[in-house]
Amino acid sequence: MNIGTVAKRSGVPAKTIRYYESIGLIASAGRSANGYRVYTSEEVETLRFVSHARSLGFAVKDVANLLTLWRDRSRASADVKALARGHIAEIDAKIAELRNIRETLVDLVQRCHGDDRPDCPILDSLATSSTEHRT
Amino acid sequence: MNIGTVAKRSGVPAKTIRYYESIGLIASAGRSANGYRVYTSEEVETLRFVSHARSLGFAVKDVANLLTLWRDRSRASADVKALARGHIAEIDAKIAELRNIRETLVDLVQRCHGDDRPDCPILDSLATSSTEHRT
DNA sequence: CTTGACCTTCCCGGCACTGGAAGCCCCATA
DNA sequence: TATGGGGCTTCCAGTGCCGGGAAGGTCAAG
Repeated sequence: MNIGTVAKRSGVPAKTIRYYESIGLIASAGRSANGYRVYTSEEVETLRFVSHARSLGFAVKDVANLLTLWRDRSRASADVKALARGHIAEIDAKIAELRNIRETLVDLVQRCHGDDRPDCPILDSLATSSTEHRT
Repeated sequence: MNIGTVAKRSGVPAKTIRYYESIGLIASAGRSANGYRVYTSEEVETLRFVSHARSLGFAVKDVANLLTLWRDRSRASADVKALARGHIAEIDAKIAELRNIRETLVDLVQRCHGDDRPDCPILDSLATSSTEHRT
């Protein structure tokens, strides 16, 4: 299998596959006589795994850990769970942050009449207040 | 005023001030005889504005637009409002995405017993399913 | 034989900074 | 007066995660 086929089957663009190889997230692919990378269906599975993990927002480093755990038949599921829990915590923090920002913005937008006049509470607020959204 | 003082008063690190100057977000500062950047309190205000806008998650390009609008005495507040509304929409999209991810993860974590045994629905799911969270 | 689709490597750009190195400048203190 | 410690300058490089595109080799079909 060449890289293009793998890209289609795994959902990971060829460029990204080469990138993952370059940073050591996946092993170096074998090469055929002409220098092309050659893949087995096992590697497609690995890339699918990576793709899924990435789409759940795991950082590439976390994906590396997940891959290790995945391949380790004697792993403890507790380790995986801890990793996932940590990730949920990060996501919660991000959501909270975004919600705060959103609230502030909605408030400002509501107070801005939004017509031809230059008077604008949004700009006023940016200029003066400390945009304190409680953390 | 030297850059260090401005950094303290505006909350923007000196490195970042120089960076903002280099990308043209703020105007080039004046220089004193020894080559140091010299600032007025007006520039501190500008940097405060920038800092607030950034902390509300506006991209640097958006901040550039906001700065222009801020300085334009004849601006229409509708323009500002539109920019802010667009930003809220982006934030909403991000929150929705994160919530979907979170839901999936919470579900997986709940189904993982998380002990010494290797059996783990989280890894299983990453390996097989398409981690479809509805968009 | 040519075309076009594939593959290779390499380097750049983008986001928004941040760290660090090398080298001035200025002031206070021993 | 020497010295030490900040602060300032520039420039380069790295972060995370790729995507674009150039220059060139390869392969199957028409």
